[in-house]
Order: sequence, then structure tokens, then C-alpha cells
Amino acid sequence: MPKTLSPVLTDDELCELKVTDLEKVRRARAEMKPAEVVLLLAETFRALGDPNRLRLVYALSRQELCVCDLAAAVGMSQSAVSHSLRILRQLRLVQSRRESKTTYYRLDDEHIARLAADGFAHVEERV
Amino acid sequence: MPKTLSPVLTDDELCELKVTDLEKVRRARAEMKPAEVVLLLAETFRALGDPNRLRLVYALSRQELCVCDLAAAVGMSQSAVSHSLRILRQLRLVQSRRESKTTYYRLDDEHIARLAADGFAHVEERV
DNA sequence: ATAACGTATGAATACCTGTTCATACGTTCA
DNA sequence: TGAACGTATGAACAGGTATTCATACGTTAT
Repeated sequence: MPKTLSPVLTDDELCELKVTDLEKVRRARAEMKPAEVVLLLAETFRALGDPNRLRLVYALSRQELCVCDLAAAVGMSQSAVSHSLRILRQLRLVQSRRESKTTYYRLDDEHIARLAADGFAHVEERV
Repeated sequence: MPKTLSPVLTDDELCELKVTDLEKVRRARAEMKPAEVVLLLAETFRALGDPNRLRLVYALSRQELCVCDLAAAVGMSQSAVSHSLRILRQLRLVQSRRESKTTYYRLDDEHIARLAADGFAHVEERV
């Protein structure tokens, strides 16, 4: 998973490649999302692409939970949960709130829950 | 990214772990999606978690394209595109149609396009 | 048949990722 | 102050992943 995308070709360079429908290629390139957006969304999907992180996110879509309860809920070690939460936090998929010794996590906004719910709805159709 | 999830603990085993709110843990575990569904959705998100595959999917969400045009559109080699399409095909995110020598790809259903569109809408808010 | 074309695929490689282990941090309570 | 608790984090390791290269496949046209 490259951190950068392949360089955008100029139309001149593009003409050197063999294509079957230059118009469609031009349109696809014109409509493509900016690299920054693509990279950020790919990171987000990748974060949701680990079964354990996905379970953490789903659990948090139902209720706020602290780290050790998350660990107990999904059967991970405290350390693994903490590492996973850091990834989700850096991508702003989850927020944390501290209450004395305990840190409670919740989803950062409703979009995340919707993304997960949409995904589950999709795969549940196919099982 | 483990291919299997950690074993589900029995309530007895669960009680041996230190938790701060046993009721919340029980609820989280009761509401958790089946492992089969979680693993399948994680695979799907992971497939969308590569920038190049995400661009392929997005391009296909706008129009049907053949392999070489996809390669030209996103600036990947034909081989890399073909490998990527195989992954997307196996997860039934894309469908292919053959017309003589040329193979045209399109998204398998509208859910995929919606998932991508929702994702883009989410990250575009944050940039 | 043979060549050209578009696509698919196996092997190899360099890179990335998720877990564990050990330990450190910040907070509370005795 | 010091011990216990909940959490965070760095290092290390095992396993996974995406690309390239070479080549094979199926189709069409000569």
C-alpha cells in the first residue's frame, strides 16, 4: 500500500499508452478525486479492514466503553486494544474521554457508525 | 490482520478478566456481529483500503472500463491492475464482461458505489 | 498457422502490519 | 510516599501485501 500515488500523467504521456477508448480514460481522469482525499479515505478503510479494529468500532457504535472493557468484549489483550485505538484515534475515527484512571472511548461522529452499518448491511445480504 | 478472530470467551472466562463494567461488556458481546460477517466485511474494507484499488473502484463507480483503460486512468501497470481486479472480483466488488479480446469491468452492485461515496463524503468534510 | 493483442497469473522481493512482551506514564488511595 | 490500577508505548518478530517481471492464456485477423 503505497503512501503516495503514481504521478498523474499529462495528456501527452497518456497518449503514449495503449488505450481502447481515450475519451473514457480522459473522463475517468477528470473525475478522479484528489490524491489527498483518496489517500485519507484509503487509510480510513484500511483501519476498518482489520477484524479486531472493526469489532472495536462496532462495539463503540453501540456504547461508550473503556479500554479494559473493550478488551474483554472482543477478546484482545489490553496492549493490543490500546495500539489499535491509537490508530483509530489518529484517523479521528474514535474520541477518548478521561475519567480519573479510566479512559472511555466512543466514535468520533455518526458517519463512522453509518459506514460500518452500511458495510454490515452489504455483507449480511451475501451470507 | 488475523484470518480468524480470537475465541469467544464464556461468561465464566470473562469474569476472570478485570473489567470496570461487566454489564456493558456483556451487552457488547451479545450485540457483536458473527465472526463470519466481521471477517467478510473486514476483507471488504481492506480491499478498499489500498489507494490504487480505491481509485479503480471509484473510476468504475462512474463508468464501465476495460483493464488497459483502467491502467491508463489511474497510472498503474496492466499487471498491477489485473492483480488488483482479481482481489476485487473474488470479493465480488466488481464484475467483468468479455467482449472479444477486451474485458470490461464494472462494480458488482450499487452498494459498493454507495460505500465509496459515503466514505468520500466523510473525508471530504475533514479536508 | 501465425502473429498481434488484451488480459491473467506465478514467483520473487521489498515493504508494511498486528501482536506480544516489557515497561513507563498518570492517577488515586492508603 | 508508595503501592495499585488503568492505560500507553517502543522494540521485536511473524506474517501479510503490492508491485514487478516474465510468461501463458484466449481471441482475432492476416
